[in-house]
Amino acid sequence: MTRAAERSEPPVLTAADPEVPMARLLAMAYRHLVVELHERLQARGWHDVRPQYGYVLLACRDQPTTSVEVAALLGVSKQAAAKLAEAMVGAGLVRRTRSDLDARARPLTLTARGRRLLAVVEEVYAELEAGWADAIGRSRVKAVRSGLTDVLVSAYDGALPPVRPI
Amino acid sequence: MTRAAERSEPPVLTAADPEVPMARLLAMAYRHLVVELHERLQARGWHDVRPQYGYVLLACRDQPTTSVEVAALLGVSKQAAAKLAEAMVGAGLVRRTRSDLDARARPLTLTARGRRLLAVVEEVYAELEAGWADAIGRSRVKAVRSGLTDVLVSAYDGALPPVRPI
DNA sequence: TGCATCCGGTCAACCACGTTGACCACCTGC
DNA sequence: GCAGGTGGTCAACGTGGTTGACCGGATGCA
Repeated sequence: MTRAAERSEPPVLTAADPEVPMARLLAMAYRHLVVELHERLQARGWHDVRPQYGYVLLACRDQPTTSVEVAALLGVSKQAAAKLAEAMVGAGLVRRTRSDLDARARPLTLTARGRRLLAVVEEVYAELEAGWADAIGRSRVKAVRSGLTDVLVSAYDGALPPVRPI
Repeated sequence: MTRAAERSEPPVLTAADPEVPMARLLAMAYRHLVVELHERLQARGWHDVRPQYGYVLLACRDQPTTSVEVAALLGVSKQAAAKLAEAMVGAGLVRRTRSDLDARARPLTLTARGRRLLAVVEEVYAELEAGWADAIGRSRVKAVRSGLTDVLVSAYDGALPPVRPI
């Protein structure tokens, strides 16, 4: 037993305690999801997957995506986005292509390996959200989702803000 | 108009769209709150306030808190926590004291300036949560809070997990 | 009581990941 | 056709974290 525990009871989370700031709940829940996701990816043999890969894979799924677009998505400088892209190219997840609309651009597209990882991520993701539904019920998960969505819609007028936490 | 916009419609967030991963919603909402909080602190003359200060101030409010406890709270090494504590001491927000229970420990307590900052943070925080209530209604904010809380309670058995995002 | 062990704190070296600034090549609109 | 804007790259650097080694006080047990 630690001194801290001797001095006071360990902090306990009780339902809807207004003392816990919303930001802390969001941070804890986010970290929980991301850590769990990457542990399960590792368990399935996907090592060296960085937290932000998922967002990039998702963006590349629908259309080729440039470094500048990745930068806007994550909320980082274009140089940082280029380094991330470089790492993902090195990991064989995406490939730099050429755009027929703009000779400067080197849009990223998924490789077969990238598509496989994306599929695994989506599978694990579905597991995690199913876990949430087991814990609090499908309707309350939906309430969390819709509440957060509408707050963001109202704050950013429908556009998606950058995704990278502080 | 950018090339990206020419290639496809800009992404738009629609209520409870299951395509947007929960982790992304959490990340965006967290970032939104933290950025907004620090902009408002800056507007009130509090510069150089780092995002994690708030959690440390909150921990120190109730009882003196050691670096090791800060490390556990944030989910970082004790050395990193010590550097953070050092910065907060330098900013005049906390003071290193001595424990009468353990001569090794240098627990942190709030200074008058730290208490003032904490009060401002709580005030701004209340504003932000009021903004959420304006956007989606008090009951839906409560639903988000209680949903996240219960997910975390179920995942960590009531103990608060580390707060620092990835 | 004495000793092995544990634990809070600190120092130092290092590194991951981001930043800013300068620059080139290409696109766009007047 | 040219000015300004934009995608991409190179290089230098800074912040904030890490690991590893260590000291000295606390703790538990023979």
